[in-house]
Amino acid sequence: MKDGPDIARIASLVGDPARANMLTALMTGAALTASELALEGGVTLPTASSHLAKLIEGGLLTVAAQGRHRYYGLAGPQVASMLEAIMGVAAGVGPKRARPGPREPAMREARVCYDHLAGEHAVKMMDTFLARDILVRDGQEIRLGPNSHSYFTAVGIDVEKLGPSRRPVCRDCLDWSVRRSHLAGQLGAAILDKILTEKWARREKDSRVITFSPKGRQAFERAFLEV
Amino acid sequence: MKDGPDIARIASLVGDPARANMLTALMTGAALTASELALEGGVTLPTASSHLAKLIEGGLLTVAAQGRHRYYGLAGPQVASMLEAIMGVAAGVGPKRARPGPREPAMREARVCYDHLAGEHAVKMMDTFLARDILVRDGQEIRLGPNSHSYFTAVGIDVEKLGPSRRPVCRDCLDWSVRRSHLAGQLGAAILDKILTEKWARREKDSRVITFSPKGRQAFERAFLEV
DNA sequence: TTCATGGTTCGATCTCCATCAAAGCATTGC
DNA sequence: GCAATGCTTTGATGGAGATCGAACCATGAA
Repeated sequence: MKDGPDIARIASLVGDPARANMLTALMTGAALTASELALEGGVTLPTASSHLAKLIEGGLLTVAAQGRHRYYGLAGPQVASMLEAIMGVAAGVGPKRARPGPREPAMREARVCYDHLAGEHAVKMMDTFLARDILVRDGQEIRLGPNSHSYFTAVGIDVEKLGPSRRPVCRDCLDWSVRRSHLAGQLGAAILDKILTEKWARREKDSRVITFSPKGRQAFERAFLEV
Repeated sequence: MKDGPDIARIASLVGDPARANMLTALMTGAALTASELALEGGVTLPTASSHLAKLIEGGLLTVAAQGRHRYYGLAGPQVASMLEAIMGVAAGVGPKRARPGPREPAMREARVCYDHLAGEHAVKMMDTFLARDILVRDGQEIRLGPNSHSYFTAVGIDVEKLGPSRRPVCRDCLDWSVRRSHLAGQLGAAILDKILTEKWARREKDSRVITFSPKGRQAFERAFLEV
């Protein structure tokens, strides 16, 4: 016994519900403040602070102080990969789908992932963007592609306006339900924003579920999937 | 909050030292009895029994009764992948290599990962396959590449024979020691099988370590690294 | 049948840690 | 300077669960 690395130490960090929820929230790649994470974890600020300290001590999180805010983010892609692997097992062999959750199918179709769209629609959209050179993969990163400017102005999103900010314009985010990448970052947020302001879809109360109206779905598909 | 799969449930199962040690022991791919696992976990039989019941309930383990023995094994390759991913994080950010462990260097070089080869050799092999278009990366997935058929028949592995099964032929698995991908899936298992049946290497008893003989190493390199 | 072995269940104990209220720092803005 | 905001620390409380001895059940052997 006691051979490889100390996996119990890491796993037990993820094994607390509050911490797990915080980590899940950070899977977007965006860094969040302690207050936001407290909300995600469903605990008070002091409790969240204690959890965050442990996660940093354990090497799962990094923190960047900025004025009186402190932004917490995943320590790296490896941590995200691990979380994705755990989600895979949890979703697959999990509690026998004891309660599939009333909103489970709707969640798989479309949901909010912090501030951008996730689920089947989001993954399809990402595929389209990559196929049309609107976005291009550059190693680990996603960048605006040659066709991005003309396309996004046509759709009515001003890409120039997004910066400047430390938050990347594009970023990919691993979708737990579809198990492939979807678009996060400022651009992902802008697209979700457009979907909501155009009233193509609305957010279900107290949930991450996004519900499209019939007309809204058509408009969405025309704008983002058929290009 | 409380959106995706219940990762806290799974992670907390792995998060107990006794259970973590048991799971690590099962990474050899062999099924073990409750008594053996109690020893691995460093706990008494009743305690181990309780842990094992939880791991089964959680879907991480399966059990096969055989006479008055009960053999416990990992529930599947997905569980093994998850454990490797956790090991990756633990090895990277871990507690400063408390005790590197006597077999640590050998483990890094070559070891069993459930049913396929892991460690430096395995990562190099994966690199070779990708460089030679024997395998190709397709987004998140790994597929057989244009040169796969001719190559594997030359080496003496019948790729056609692997299917049909729900288990993917190729799959990548994050190597905790090298921190890069190696090959899992049916093909990965077939390759390990060949290495062992050809007696290029043998498994150390009660360990994940794989030891190559001098001749075996040459044969392995000729077959899988030099192509 | 009777004994031995492998495993589980029960019950009691005890330690660890998640939790929150209140107080303490630190940074920004006025 | 002073107040307000964001976050951490302290301290006290409570509960979950890991642990083991002893009793119990099942299978196989004599």
